Amino acid sequence: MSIDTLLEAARYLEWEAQQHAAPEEDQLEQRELFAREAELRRSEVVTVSALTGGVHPHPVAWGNEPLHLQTYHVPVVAPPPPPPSLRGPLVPPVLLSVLTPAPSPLRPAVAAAASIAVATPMLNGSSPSHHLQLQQLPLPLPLASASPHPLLSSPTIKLEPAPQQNGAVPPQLPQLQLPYQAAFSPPSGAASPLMPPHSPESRTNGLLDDMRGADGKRRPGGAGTREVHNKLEKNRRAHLKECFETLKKNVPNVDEKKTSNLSVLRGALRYIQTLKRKDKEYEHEVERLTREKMASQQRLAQLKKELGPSMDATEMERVLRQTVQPEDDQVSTSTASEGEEDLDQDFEDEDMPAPLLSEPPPIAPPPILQAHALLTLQPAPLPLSGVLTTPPMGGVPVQSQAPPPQAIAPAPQAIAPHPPQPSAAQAQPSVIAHAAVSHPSVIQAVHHKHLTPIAPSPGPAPAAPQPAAVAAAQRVTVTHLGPALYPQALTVSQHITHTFTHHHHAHATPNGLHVNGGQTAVLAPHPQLGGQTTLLNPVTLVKLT
DNA sequence: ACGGTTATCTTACGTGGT
DNA sequence: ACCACGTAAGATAACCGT
Repeated sequence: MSIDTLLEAARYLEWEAQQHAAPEEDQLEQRELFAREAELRRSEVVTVSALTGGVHPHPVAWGNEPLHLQTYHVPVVAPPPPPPSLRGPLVPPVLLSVLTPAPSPLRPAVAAAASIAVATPMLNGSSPSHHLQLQQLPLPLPLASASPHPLLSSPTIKLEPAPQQNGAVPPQLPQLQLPYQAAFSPPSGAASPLMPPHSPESRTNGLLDDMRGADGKRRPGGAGTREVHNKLEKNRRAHLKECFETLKKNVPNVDEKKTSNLSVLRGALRYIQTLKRKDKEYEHEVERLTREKMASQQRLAQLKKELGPSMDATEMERVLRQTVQPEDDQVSTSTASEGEEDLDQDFEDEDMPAPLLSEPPPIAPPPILQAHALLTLQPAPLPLSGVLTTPPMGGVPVQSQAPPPQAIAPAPQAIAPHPPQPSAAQAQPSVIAHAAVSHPSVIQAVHHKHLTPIAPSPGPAPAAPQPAAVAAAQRVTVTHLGPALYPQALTVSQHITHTFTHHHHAHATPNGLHVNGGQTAVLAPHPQLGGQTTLLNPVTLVKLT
């Protein structure tokens, strides 16, 4: 059994796992094809298939659970790009060979032969991406000195202490070199640069020593040849064992002591599948966020086009102050956060297309003239009692209040109906517009303001401002995340600031949309990215407290 | 529950063929 | 150098009698 066979076995397991979702006819057909192709390798493949044909004596449970990448030390952030020839998915090099494109089970030998050429240079330390691989998987690697059989480990495994790059790496982490002659050694006779020529346990040298008698001459007869052959075979098996050990250490949630080689292969297979699934999820998320950003930019452009010529900064400020909270706020609030919740569960099917969860419903913008007339006819906005400041017209960056991080995500109780304060009774309901609805909502919100008072919940509009809305409008906190993350300074009052909050989704983090000279800010918190908050553009959060 | 027996699995080895 | 086959040994699970 060689590494090719191991890879083939893993590929077969992966292929067979994929057939569970395929129609049964296709399964039968492909099984026959595979059986014909693997006829010559029947003994090994049949062993694997018999053990995986629905019977899993040692099921690896972690593969069915949602993968937490931080647990597996798989970096979410893209590492420095490897050389183009070695660029590929973020998987261990040992597993990279299995993930080569078109893993057709019908050509296992070819695929394995091609894959080992990719995988092995990354292991023997000759590739520039070697350090990258160790950083991606800071798992302990076997020490040659720990092997109880020097003959088995030393000739083929050379371990060198890795240079310390950061304090997080354990000092005992070695750099692994696998100068296995079978895979990437120079022709026989030429000393491999990775194998010290003086090594007494070099496969060839040690064997030559055994082949010679006390006088240094080779023993006659076939006994010496047989011994050499046995020793070579022994070394080969030792190398195979080391390969399994390395694979085992690079596959998470595999018991390092009580795991057979078959279990390691299956665990690696599940690991590969999980990484593939996560990769697809992230791709879909990137696409979704890209679409969201483009839609926001389009709305922004339309808004500027419609409002720009007819409204100066002062009128813009009125819009900011007079916008009323739209009734459809609850609908548009559930954009990104709901989708992310679903993503964690719906992507069990790898081929499932990315749901367009965040695509806001198309809202036909009302005639701008009507909206503008309403705005201009409604002067005398009441000042907000909160922190939302109105800087001078000279474009001075807003003086933002920097709340603690938890204040960025408004809790549902933060907007719960408060007892109306005395000042709130006099204050007109202020503008709370959702970012996702953008410009049309602003217009609609303004329209609502003059037709019906604020109605934070669906239903008939009351005749007077509801306490919740009044209270919510009293305190507005502007959280400006721009300067810390982006070089551009942002202004709020000169343009339109959409303020929003979540009413129903306590887990959701608000999206902010800030218009500033064509800049669009989208705050897209994404729990699948390790709790990171994705900032596509400068962000200004306006939070109700 | 405990100990003995048997079955099964896993690994390592030697050997011969390609 | 790789592979397949047969074999042996150790470990573990399953079974059974006490």
